[in-house]
Amino acid sequence: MIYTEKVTVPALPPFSFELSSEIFANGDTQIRNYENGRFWQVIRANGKLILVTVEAAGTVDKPELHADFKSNTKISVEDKKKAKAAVNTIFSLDLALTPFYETVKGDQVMNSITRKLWGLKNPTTPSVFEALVDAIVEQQISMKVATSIERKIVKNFGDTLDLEDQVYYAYPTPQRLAAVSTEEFRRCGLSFRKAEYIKGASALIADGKLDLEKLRSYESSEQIIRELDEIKGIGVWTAEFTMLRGMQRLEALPADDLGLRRDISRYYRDGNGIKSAEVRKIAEGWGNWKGLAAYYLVVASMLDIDV
DNA sequence: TACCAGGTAAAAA
DNA sequence: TTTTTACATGGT
Repeated sequence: MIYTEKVTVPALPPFSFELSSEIFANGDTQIRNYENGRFWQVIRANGKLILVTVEAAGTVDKPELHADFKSNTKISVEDKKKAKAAVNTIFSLDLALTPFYETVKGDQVMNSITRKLWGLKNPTTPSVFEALVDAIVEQQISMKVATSIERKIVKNFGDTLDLEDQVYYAYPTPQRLAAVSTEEFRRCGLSFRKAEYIKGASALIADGKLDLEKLRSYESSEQIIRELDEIKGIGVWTAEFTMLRGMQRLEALPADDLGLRRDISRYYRDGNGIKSAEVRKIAEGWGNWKGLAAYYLVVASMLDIDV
C-alpha cells in the first residue's frame, strides 16, 4: 500500500526552480536527482521515510512548487508538515535574494552574473550533519571522487524505502555512521583518517555530546567555526562549507577553497587561480552575502556563462 | 608514470 | 612556531 499526499509550497520571489535544481542533475536516481523538470529525494519526517518529488509551478516572480509525498505508511499531518519544511530547506525557499542583488550592484561582474542567474538559490541539506559529513569526504579530493564516495556511504549505510518496485536511500543517521567500522568506511574509498573523523563526529552526536542543529541559531559565524574546528578532522574550510550548505549561513566565505579560487580568477582575473588573500579582497563588495556570491560564481562557471 | 584534486593532523624542522 | 608529509582514488 502506498500513501500519497500532494501539497503546494510557496517560495519567496524571485526564485527559479529550474536554475536552482540544475546542481542536482546527473545525480543518483536512488538517492537524489533532477531530471525533466522533476526533483526527488527521500527525507526523514519524524523518523519516517518519505519520498519527496518536486516540480515547478508558477513563475520566477510568482513562484510555487508542487510537492508530492509518498510513503509505505500513512502520512500524518505532522509528517506532512515536516516534509514540507524539508522541501523549504532543500531549496532555501524562504531566502530573500533581493537584498543580495542590491548589495552586489556596485560590483560589475557580480551584478552581471546575478542578472544571468536571476532567481538562483543555493541548496541546503535537511540536516547539518549531512553537510558536515559530505564536507569531510570532499576534503582535498576531486568532486568526482567525492561524489562516488558519498554515494557509496549513502547506499551502504542509509535506510531504504521501497516504493513501486524501486529502492530509494535516505541519508544515514549519526547513530548508524557511529556504528560503522573504519574498515567498512575504507571500502567506500575513504582514507582511514577520514573514516575516523566521520565516525568520531557521528559518535559525538549519537552520544549527545554535540548538537549541530543548535549551531544554526548562533549569531556569530566565527563562533560556529570555532566550535566546529574543535572536532577532530574539521578545519576552517570544512566548517565554512558546513555552514554554507547545511545551515544557510551565506556570509561564510571558503576563501582557501581551490575550486572557488579558480572560479573567482576566471571572472575577476586571468583564470589561472589566485591566493586566498585576493579572494577576500574581491569579496569585500559582497557584504554579508559572500558565500552566496561565491555560489553564483561556481554555478556560472559550471554552466559556462560569460560575463 | 606522476601529479593533481573544493584539507587536515601529526611529524619534522 | 612554521613547514612538510601522508592520506585515497579517479582523471589526465
